[in-house]
Amino acid sequence: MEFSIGELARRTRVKVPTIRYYEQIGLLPSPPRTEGKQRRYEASDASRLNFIRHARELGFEVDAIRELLALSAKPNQPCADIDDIARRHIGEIDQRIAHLVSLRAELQRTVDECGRGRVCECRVIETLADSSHYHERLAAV
Amino acid sequence: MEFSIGELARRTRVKVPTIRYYEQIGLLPSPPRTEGKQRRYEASDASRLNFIRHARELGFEVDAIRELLALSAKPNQPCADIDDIARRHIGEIDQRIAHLVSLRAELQRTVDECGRGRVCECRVIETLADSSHYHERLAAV
DNA sequence: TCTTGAACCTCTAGTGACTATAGGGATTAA
DNA sequence: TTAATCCCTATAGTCACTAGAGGTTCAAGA
Repeated sequence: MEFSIGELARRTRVKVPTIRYYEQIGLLPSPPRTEGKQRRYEASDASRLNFIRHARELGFEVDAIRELLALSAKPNQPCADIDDIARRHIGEIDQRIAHLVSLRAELQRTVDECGRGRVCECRVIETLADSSHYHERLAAV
Repeated sequence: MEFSIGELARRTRVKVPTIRYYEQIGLLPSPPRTEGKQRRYEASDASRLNFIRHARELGFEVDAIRELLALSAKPNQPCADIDDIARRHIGEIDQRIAHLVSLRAELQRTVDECGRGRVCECRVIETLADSSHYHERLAAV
């Protein structure tokens, strides 16, 4: 019935140190221990951790996951809050995509214009050195 | 002619602590100081920092910028190396975009299916709880 | 029952690229 | 001269882990 941290790691594809880290930051509850102080988990822990893993894979930050977990624990509440978190997240992803697309275009243009000559005429260097170019900070990209 | 770190920050839109950090990691040279130990910069420092800022905005990592700076200091070398760095970087950007686009699609599908009912039947929560979903780790997104 | 070796434990420190804070000293304009 | 603003160093914090040291426990085979 109960299983070790290594078995939990195998079942969820989350690394052992990461599981301990999640416990430390309160994303996973502290499980019971054996007499030798080793953690023992049960099926519900694997479900919760799968939820966390999947949310991380979708790019949710730990704080957002905390919110989602808290909300999912109240099954009779309206789910509008959950929807909002997800929508907000989609908005963030859209911004990152837009930023990356424009960066890519500029790099491509730059590489295209570089005739594989010498550095003194290389467009990559020129483009980078030109302070008139402006992009938002890379914060979340 | 010479100016303070605050003035350099204004000219380059790079924050003061970031400038000091760049000096610490060797991306910017240590400038001369006043008798009171305050840093004094000149125009060429602003150019170099603009180069760095722009490269960061384009998503280059600090190590790649170090390479670019080293290459640009040898103006008679062929620029094939620089071109390679930029091309490698475009490949990485393409991967990030592709990943984000697929994440977005899954989130959007999920949100669309959520009828704004109750948490117990929310598709967002169900999707996250479903361990059968698989994505690559988010490492570089 | 004993032994072996894999798996487990805690604790600390490191990653990248900054950002924030504390507790001071320097410079500049009125 | 005084006040406001800027600057200094040093340390610690951010995020979400990852790595390592040094020691303990567990499960399986002999």
